[in-house]
Amino acid sequence: MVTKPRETGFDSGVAQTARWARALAHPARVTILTLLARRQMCVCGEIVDDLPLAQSTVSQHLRVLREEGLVRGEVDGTRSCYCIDTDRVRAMMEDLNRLGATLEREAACGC
Amino acid sequence: MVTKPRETGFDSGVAQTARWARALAHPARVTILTLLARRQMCVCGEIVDDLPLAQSTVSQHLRVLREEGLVRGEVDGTRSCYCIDTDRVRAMMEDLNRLGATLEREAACGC
DNA sequence: ATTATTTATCGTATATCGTCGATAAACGAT
DNA sequence: ATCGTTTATCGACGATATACGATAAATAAT
Repeated sequence: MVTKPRETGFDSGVAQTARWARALAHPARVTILTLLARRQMCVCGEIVDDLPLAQSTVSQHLRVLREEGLVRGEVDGTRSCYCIDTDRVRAMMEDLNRLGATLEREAACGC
Repeated sequence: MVTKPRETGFDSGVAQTARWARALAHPARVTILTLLARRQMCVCGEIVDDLPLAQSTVSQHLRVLREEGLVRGEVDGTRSCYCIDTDRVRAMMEDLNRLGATLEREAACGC
């Protein structure tokens, strides 16, 4: 858990990458993002019906995604409408891919 | 935290993606991977010198990476030699990119 | 043999996560 | 105005994660 990692002393880019990863580090959040991508419309409470979790728990996960900017929420009457922030998702993927490229660049040593 | 997420009820592919992300969800682990990629040799305790963390803490992070298969360790005398498992890293990146493609496929709704 | 070095593990403390139920706030409908 | 619906937040709990120091085990060096 994740005792809040001491980001002090780490490269800020690395810290950002870790934050992206953290946002994806729960199957519920990955599922939510996938759901929002699949459905054209900004689904709101339907997400709850598609997850094996309580409403309040889903709301928490949505908050995490919102705080990381991957999702935007908008109030529409009594319901909340969420959608993916494509730009942010793209930025995240670029970041993760940059890491991936770095890691794959050098072949593993012989050990 | 991370109370162990109830992977029950989630798609197994999604759960794997979340596990990958979890392995990257700490700046120390991202840094360790980057270090191992940069240096040709399998660095061992030098990692400790490059991180603002105690030796035991670094060892813990290495264990997480090892358990997720991203890193392999080998004992060489009194020291441990770590290196990246390129195949696993590649598998991880493919998985994350698959998610990214899914998320970017559909444009965000208007909200 | 003794000592120094290196590293994994154990024990522990603390913080955060994940989860739920209950509640409050906001709105629509009657 | 009242009731039902929807959702965010609060409070509480147990489970994990993160962090450190201390220790044990293995090896290297003297």
